[in-house]
Amino acid sequence: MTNTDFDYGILHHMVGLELRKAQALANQTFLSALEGQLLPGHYTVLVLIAKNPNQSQSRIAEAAGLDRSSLVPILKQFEKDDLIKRHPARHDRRAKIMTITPKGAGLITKYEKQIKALEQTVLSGLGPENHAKLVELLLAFQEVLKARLDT
Amino acid sequence: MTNTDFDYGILHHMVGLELRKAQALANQTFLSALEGQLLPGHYTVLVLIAKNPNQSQSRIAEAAGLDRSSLVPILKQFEKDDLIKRHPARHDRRAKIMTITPKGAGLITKYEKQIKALEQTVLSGLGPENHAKLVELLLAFQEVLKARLDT
DNA sequence: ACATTATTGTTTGATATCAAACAATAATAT
DNA sequence: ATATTATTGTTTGATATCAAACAATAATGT
Repeated sequence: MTNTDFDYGILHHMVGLELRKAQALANQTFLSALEGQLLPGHYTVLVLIAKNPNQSQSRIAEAAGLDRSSLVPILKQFEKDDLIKRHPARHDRRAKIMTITPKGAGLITKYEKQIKALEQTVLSGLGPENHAKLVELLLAFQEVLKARLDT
Repeated sequence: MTNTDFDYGILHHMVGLELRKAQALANQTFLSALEGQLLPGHYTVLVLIAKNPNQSQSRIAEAAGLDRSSLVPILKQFEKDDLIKRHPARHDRRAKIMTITPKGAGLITKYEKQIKALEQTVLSGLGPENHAKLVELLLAFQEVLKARLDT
Protein backbone atom coordinates (compact mmCIF):
# COMPACT_ATOMS: atom_id res chain seq x y z
CA MET A 1 0.00 0.00 0.00
CA THR A 2 3.03 2.23 -0.05
CA ASN A 3 4.01 4.10 -3.15
CA THR A 4 7.36 2.45 -3.39
CA ASP A 5 6.15 0.58 -6.42
CA PHE A 6 6.02 3.77 -8.42
CA ASP A 7 8.32 4.20 -11.33
CA TYR A 8 10.06 7.54 -11.05
CA GLY A 9 11.82 7.13 -14.37
CA ILE A 10 14.54 9.65 -14.90
CA LEU A 11 13.78 11.07 -11.49
CA HIS A 12 14.45 7.80 -9.75
CA HIS A 13 16.42 8.43 -6.64
CA MET A 14 16.99 11.99 -7.63
CA VAL A 15 18.04 14.19 -4.78
CA GLY A 16 15.69 17.02 -5.73
CA LEU A 17 12.58 14.90 -5.55
CA GLU A 18 13.42 13.16 -2.32
CA LEU A 19 14.33 16.52 -0.88
CA ARG A 20 10.92 17.83 -1.79
CA LYS A 21 9.10 14.95 -0.20
CA ALA A 22 11.30 14.98 2.87
CA GLN A 23 10.78 18.67 3.32
CA ALA A 24 7.03 18.40 3.03
CA LEU A 25 7.03 15.76 5.75
CA ALA A 26 9.43 17.69 7.95
CA ASN A 27 7.32 20.78 7.65
CA GLN A 28 4.22 18.88 8.64
CA THR A 29 5.97 17.31 11.61
CA PHE A 30 7.43 20.58 12.77
CA LEU A 31 4.09 22.21 12.46
CA SER A 32 2.49 19.73 14.79
CA ALA A 33 5.37 20.17 17.24
CA LEU A 34 4.70 23.89 17.20
CA GLU A 35 1.04 23.20 17.75
CA GLY A 36 0.05 25.42 14.86
CA GLN A 37 1.09 28.43 16.93
CA LEU A 38 4.01 29.20 14.70
CA LEU A 39 5.21 28.14 11.29
CA PRO A 40 8.50 26.23 11.14
CA GLY A 41 10.14 28.98 9.14
CA HIS A 42 8.91 31.58 11.59
CA TYR A 43 10.33 29.71 14.51
CA THR A 44 13.62 29.59 12.67
CA VAL A 45 13.58 33.33 12.15
CA LEU A 46 12.84 33.90 15.80
CA VAL A 47 15.73 31.74 16.91
CA LEU A 48 18.06 33.42 14.48
CA ILE A 49 17.16 36.83 15.84
CA ALA A 50 17.55 35.64 19.41
CA LYS A 51 20.93 34.07 18.79
CA ASN A 52 22.22 36.75 16.45
CA PRO A 53 21.04 40.10 17.71
CA ASN A 54 21.77 43.24 15.77
CA GLN A 55 21.78 41.65 12.37
CA SER A 56 20.08 43.17 9.37
CA GLN A 57 16.91 41.72 7.98
CA SER A 58 18.69 40.71 4.81
CA ARG A 59 21.21 38.62 6.67
CA ILE A 60 18.53 36.96 8.75
CA ALA A 61 16.52 36.20 5.63
CA GLU A 62 19.51 34.63 3.97
CA ALA A 63 20.33 32.53 7.01
CA ALA A 64 16.74 31.34 7.20
CA GLY A 65 16.62 30.50 3.52
CA LEU A 66 13.90 33.04 2.90
CA ASP A 67 13.53 35.91 0.52
CA ARG A 68 14.11 39.37 1.94
CA SER A 69 10.59 40.39 1.08
CA SER A 70 9.09 37.34 2.70
CA LEU A 71 10.52 38.45 5.99
CA VAL A 72 8.68 41.75 6.08
CA PRO A 73 5.21 40.52 7.07
CA ILE A 74 6.73 38.02 9.46
CA LEU A 75 8.68 40.68 11.31
CA LYS A 76 5.74 43.03 11.30
CA GLN A 77 3.73 40.37 13.07
CA PHE A 78 6.55 39.57 15.46
CA GLU A 79 6.85 43.21 16.38
CA LYS A 80 3.12 43.54 16.83
CA ASP A 81 3.13 40.49 19.09
CA ASP A 82 6.04 41.94 21.05
CA LEU A 83 8.34 39.05 20.21
CA ILE A 84 11.07 41.23 18.76
CA LYS A 85 12.07 44.88 18.70
CA ARG A 86 13.45 46.75 15.73
CA HIS A 87 15.85 49.64 16.00
CA PRO A 88 17.60 51.73 13.38
CA ALA A 89 21.16 50.58 12.80
CA ARG A 90 23.73 53.08 13.95
CA HIS A 91 26.16 52.81 11.10
CA ASP A 92 23.69 52.29 8.26
CA ARG A 93 20.60 54.40 8.00
CA ARG A 94 18.92 51.97 5.61
CA ALA A 95 19.18 49.00 7.88
CA LYS A 96 17.22 47.96 10.92
CA ILE A 97 18.58 45.69 13.56
CA MET A 98 16.49 43.39 15.66
CA THR A 99 16.56 42.04 19.15
CA ILE A 100 14.46 39.45 20.87
CA THR A 101 12.11 40.46 23.66
CA PRO A 102 11.56 38.46 26.84
CA LYS A 103 8.26 37.35 25.41
CA GLY A 104 9.97 36.20 22.23
CA ALA A 105 12.59 34.34 24.21
CA GLY A 106 9.82 32.74 26.21
CA LEU A 107 8.12 31.53 23.06
CA ILE A 108 11.32 29.93 21.87
CA THR A 109 11.75 28.21 25.21
CA LYS A 110 8.16 27.06 25.19
CA TYR A 111 8.70 24.89 22.13
CA GLU A 112 12.31 24.02 22.73
CA LYS A 113 11.41 20.74 24.34
CA GLN A 114 9.18 19.62 21.50
CA ILE A 115 11.75 20.59 18.90
CA LYS A 116 14.46 18.71 20.71
CA ALA A 117 12.21 15.70 21.14
CA LEU A 118 11.51 15.80 17.45
CA GLU A 119 15.15 15.93 16.56
CA GLN A 120 15.73 13.13 19.02
CA THR A 121 13.23 10.98 17.15
CA VAL A 122 15.14 11.57 13.96
CA LEU A 123 18.44 10.99 15.70
CA SER A 124 17.47 7.65 17.12
CA GLY A 125 15.53 6.69 14.02
CA LEU A 126 18.52 7.15 11.78
CA GLY A 127 21.24 6.53 14.27
CA PRO A 128 23.67 9.23 15.38
CA GLU A 129 26.24 8.68 12.66
CA ASN A 130 23.64 8.67 9.91
CA HIS A 131 22.01 11.74 11.35
CA ALA A 132 25.30 13.61 11.31
CA LYS A 133 26.02 12.32 7.85
CA LEU A 134 22.67 13.50 6.55
CA VAL A 135 23.25 17.02 7.79
CA GLU A 136 26.77 16.99 6.43
CA LEU A 137 25.56 15.84 3.02
CA LEU A 138 22.78 18.39 2.95
CA LEU A 139 25.33 21.12 3.58
CA ALA A 140 27.64 19.72 0.91
CA PHE A 141 24.72 19.53 -1.48
CA GLN A 142 24.00 23.19 -0.89
CA GLU A 143 27.60 24.07 -1.65
CA VAL A 144 27.49 22.17 -4.91
CA LEU A 145 24.34 23.93 -6.03
CA LYS A 146 25.57 27.34 -4.92
CA ALA A 147 28.72 26.81 -6.95
CA ARG A 148 26.68 25.78 -9.97
CA LEU A 149 24.36 28.77 -9.73
CA ASP A 150 27.34 31.10 -9.59
CA THR A 151 28.53 30.04 -13.02
CA MET B 1 31.03 37.14 3.97
CA THR B 2 29.21 33.84 4.09
CA ASN B 3 26.59 33.19 6.69
CA THR B 4 28.45 30.32 8.22
CA ASP B 5 29.16 32.49 11.20
CA PHE B 6 25.52 32.56 12.16
CA ASP B 7 24.47 31.00 15.39
CA TYR B 8 21.54 28.70 14.76
CA GLY B 9 21.12 27.90 18.43
CA ILE B 10 18.83 25.00 19.05
CA LEU B 11 18.42 24.63 15.31
CA HIS B 12 22.12 24.11 14.76
CA HIS B 13 22.60 21.34 12.27
CA MET B 14 18.99 20.45 12.44
CA VAL B 15 17.83 18.37 9.55
CA GLY B 16 14.66 20.35 9.02
CA LEU B 17 16.43 23.64 8.50
CA GLU B 18 19.11 22.32 6.21
CA LEU B 19 16.42 20.52 4.29
CA ARG B 20 14.58 23.76 3.81
CA LYS B 21 17.63 25.58 2.54
CA ALA B 22 18.71 22.71 0.35
CA GLN B 23 15.28 22.46 -1.16
CA ALA B 24 15.10 26.14 -1.94
CA LEU B 25 18.40 25.90 -3.77
CA ALA B 26 17.42 22.72 -5.58
CA ASN B 27 14.20 24.27 -6.72
CA GLN B 28 16.01 27.29 -8.06
CA THR B 29 18.53 25.13 -9.89
CA PHE B 30 15.88 22.88 -11.35
CA LEU B 31 13.92 25.86 -12.47
CA SER B 32 16.82 27.20 -14.46
CA ALA B 33 17.38 23.76 -15.97
CA LEU B 34 13.75 23.76 -17.08
CA GLU B 35 14.23 27.22 -18.49
CA GLY B 36 11.20 28.53 -16.67
CA GLN B 37 9.01 26.51 -19.02
CA LEU B 38 7.92 24.15 -16.30
CA LEU B 39 8.06 24.08 -12.55
CA PRO B 40 10.14 21.32 -10.96
CA GLY B 41 7.09 19.80 -9.33
CA HIS B 42 5.20 19.89 -12.60
CA TYR B 43 7.96 18.10 -14.40
CA THR B 44 7.85 15.48 -11.70
CA VAL B 45 4.14 15.00 -12.16
CA LEU B 46 4.56 14.65 -15.89
CA VAL B 47 7.24 12.00 -15.51
CA LEU B 48 5.14 10.12 -12.99
CA ILE B 49 2.20 10.03 -15.36
CA ALA B 50 4.41 8.93 -18.24
CA LYS B 51 6.03 6.16 -16.27
CA ASN B 52 2.93 5.08 -14.39
CA PRO B 53 -0.02 5.28 -16.75
CA ASN B 54 -3.49 4.54 -15.50
CA GLN B 55 -2.96 5.70 -11.96
CA SER B 56 -5.43 7.82 -10.08
CA GLN B 57 -4.75 11.45 -9.38
CA SER B 58 -4.52 10.76 -5.69
CA ARG B 59 -1.75 8.26 -6.15
CA ILE B 60 0.18 10.55 -8.45
CA ALA B 61 -0.19 13.39 -5.99
CA GLU B 62 1.12 11.26 -3.17
CA ALA B 63 4.06 10.07 -5.21
CA ALA B 64 4.91 13.62 -6.17
CA GLY B 65 4.64 14.84 -2.61
CA LEU B 66 1.78 17.14 -3.47
CA ASP B 67 -1.68 17.62 -2.10
CA ARG B 68 -4.51 16.10 -4.08
CA SER B 69 -6.06 19.48 -4.61
CA SER B 70 -2.82 21.02 -5.78
CA LEU B 71 -2.80 18.61 -8.66
CA VAL B 72 -6.10 19.76 -10.10
CA PRO B 73 -4.98 23.01 -11.74
CA ILE B 74 -1.74 21.38 -12.88
CA LEU B 75 -3.58 18.59 -14.65
CA LYS B 76 -6.09 20.97 -16.09
CA GLN B 77 -3.25 22.90 -17.68
CA PHE B 78 -1.52 19.71 -18.84
CA GLU B 79 -4.70 18.56 -20.50
CA LYS B 80 -5.25 21.92 -22.12
CA ASP B 81 -1.67 21.85 -23.44
CA ASP B 82 -2.22 18.32 -24.73
CA LEU B 83 0.52 16.87 -22.56
CA ILE B 84 -1.71 14.27 -20.95
CA LYS B 85 -5.12 12.68 -21.49
CA ARG B 86 -7.63 11.85 -18.81
CA HIS B 87 -10.09 8.98 -19.05
CA PRO B 88 -12.65 7.65 -16.63
CA ALA B 89 -11.38 4.63 -14.74
CA ARG B 90 -13.19 1.44 -15.66
CA HIS B 91 -13.54 -0.08 -12.23
CA ASP B 92 -14.08 3.11 -10.22
CA ARG B 93 -16.46 5.74 -11.41
CA ARG B 94 -15.01 8.39 -9.12
CA ALA B 95 -11.49 8.08 -10.41
CA LYS B 96 -9.80 9.30 -13.55
CA ILE B 97 -6.75 7.73 -15.01
CA MET B 98 -4.16 9.56 -17.01
CA THR B 99 -1.86 8.81 -19.87
CA ILE B 100 0.90 10.82 -21.44
CA THR B 101 0.52 12.15 -24.98
CA PRO B 102 3.28 12.19 -27.57
CA LYS B 103 3.62 15.90 -26.95
CA GLY B 104 3.96 15.30 -23.23
CA ALA B 105 6.55 12.63 -23.81
CA GLY B 106 8.39 15.03 -26.09
CA LEU B 107 8.48 17.66 -23.39
CA ILE B 108 9.97 15.21 -20.95
CA THR B 109 12.61 14.24 -23.47
CA LYS B 110 13.35 17.85 -24.22
CA TYR B 111 14.60 18.51 -20.70
CA GLU B 112 15.94 15.06 -19.96
CA LYS B 113 19.46 16.08 -20.90
CA GLN B 114 19.50 19.12 -18.66
CA ILE B 115 18.05 17.20 -15.75
CA LYS B 116 20.61 14.47 -16.14
CA ALA B 117 23.40 17.02 -16.44
CA LEU B 118 22.17 18.63 -13.27
CA GLU B 119 22.14 15.36 -11.41
CA GLN B 120 25.57 14.65 -12.81
CA THR B 121 26.84 17.87 -11.27
CA VAL B 122 25.54 16.79 -7.92
CA LEU B 123 26.89 13.30 -8.42
CA SER B 124 30.40 14.43 -9.16
CA GLY B 125 30.25 17.22 -6.63
CA LEU B 126 29.41 14.87 -3.80
CA GLY B 127 30.99 11.75 -5.14
CA PRO B 128 28.95 8.70 -6.15
CA GLU B 129 28.92 7.04 -2.76
CA ASN B 130 27.90 10.22 -0.96
CA HIS B 131 25.25 10.88 -3.55
CA ALA B 132 23.76 7.46 -3.04
CA LYS B 133 24.03 7.86 0.70
CA LEU B 134 22.23 11.18 0.61
CA VAL B 135 19.29 9.71 -1.26
CA GLU B 136 19.25 6.72 1.04
CA LEU B 137 19.24 8.92 4.12
CA LEU B 138 16.54 11.15 2.73
CA LEU B 139 14.37 8.10 2.21
CA ALA B 140 15.13 6.83 5.69
CA PHE B 141 14.33 10.24 7.09
CA GLN B 142 10.96 10.16 5.40
CA GLU B 143 10.23 6.78 6.92
CA VAL B 144 11.08 8.03 10.39
CA LEU B 145 8.78 11.01 10.05
CA LYS B 146 5.98 8.98 8.54
CA ALA B 147 6.17 6.59 11.44
CA ARG B 148 6.07 9.48 13.90
CA LEU B 149 3.11 11.11 12.26
CA ASP B 150 1.19 7.87 12.40
CA THR B 151 1.29 7.80 16.17
C1' DA C 1 33.89 65.71 -5.76
C1' DC C 2 30.75 63.30 -8.42
C1' DA C 3 28.59 59.66 -10.99
C1' DT C 4 27.62 54.97 -11.01
C1' DT C 5 26.50 50.79 -8.92
C1' DA C 6 25.00 48.03 -4.99
C1' DT C 7 22.26 47.26 -0.94
C1' DT C 8 18.34 47.85 2.47
C1' DG C 9 13.72 47.43 3.64
C1' DT C 10 9.41 47.73 1.51
C1' DT C 11 5.28 47.45 -1.65
C1' DT C 12 2.80 45.28 -5.17
C1' DG C 13 1.37 41.55 -8.05
C1' DA C 14 1.56 36.78 -9.25
C1' DT C 15 1.54 31.99 -8.11
C1' DA C 16 1.99 27.58 -5.46
C1' DT C 17 0.33 25.35 -2.03
C1' DC C 18 -2.51 23.65 1.44
C1' DA C 19 -6.81 22.81 4.29
C1' DA C 20 -11.43 22.29 4.69
C1' DA C 21 -15.72 21.43 2.70
C1' DC C 22 -18.43 19.17 -1.08
C1' DA C 23 -21.00 15.71 -4.08
C1' DA C 24 -20.40 11.30 -6.14
C1' DT C 25 -19.12 6.87 -5.56
C1' DA C 26 -17.03 2.85 -3.23
C1' DA C 27 -15.92 -0.07 0.66
C1' DT C 28 -17.11 -1.78 5.04
C1' DA C 29 -19.84 -3.05 8.96
C1' DT C 30 -23.72 -4.66 11.09
C1' DA D 1 -29.91 -4.87 2.66
C1' DT D 2 -28.71 -0.88 4.56
C1' DA D 3 -26.28 2.35 7.25
C1' DT D 4 -21.78 4.08 8.10
C1' DT D 5 -17.33 5.25 6.81
C1' DA D 6 -13.72 6.12 3.42
C1' DT D 7 -12.08 7.75 -0.94
C1' DT D 8 -12.05 10.49 -5.43
C1' DG D 9 -11.71 14.64 -7.77
C1' DT D 10 -13.02 19.24 -7.19
C1' DT D 11 -14.07 24.06 -5.44
C1' DT D 12 -13.24 27.70 -2.36
C1' DG D 13 -10.66 30.43 0.82
C1' DA D 14 -6.44 31.38 3.18
C1' DT D 15 -1.57 31.91 3.30
C1' DA D 16 3.45 31.54 2.11
C1' DT D 17 6.42 32.66 -0.98
C1' DC D 18 8.80 34.81 -4.57
C1' DA D 19 10.03 38.32 -8.20
C1' DA D 20 10.19 42.73 -9.76
C1' DA D 21 10.05 47.48 -8.94
C1' DC D 22 10.83 51.40 -5.67
C1' DA D 23 12.97 55.18 -2.72
C1' DA D 24 16.57 55.87 0.54
C1' DT D 25 21.08 55.27 1.55
C1' DA D 26 25.81 53.38 1.05
C1' DA D 27 29.84 51.89 -1.41
C1' DT D 28 32.75 52.23 -5.27
C1' DG D 29 35.05 54.05 -9.36
C1' DT D 30 37.06 57.59 -11.75
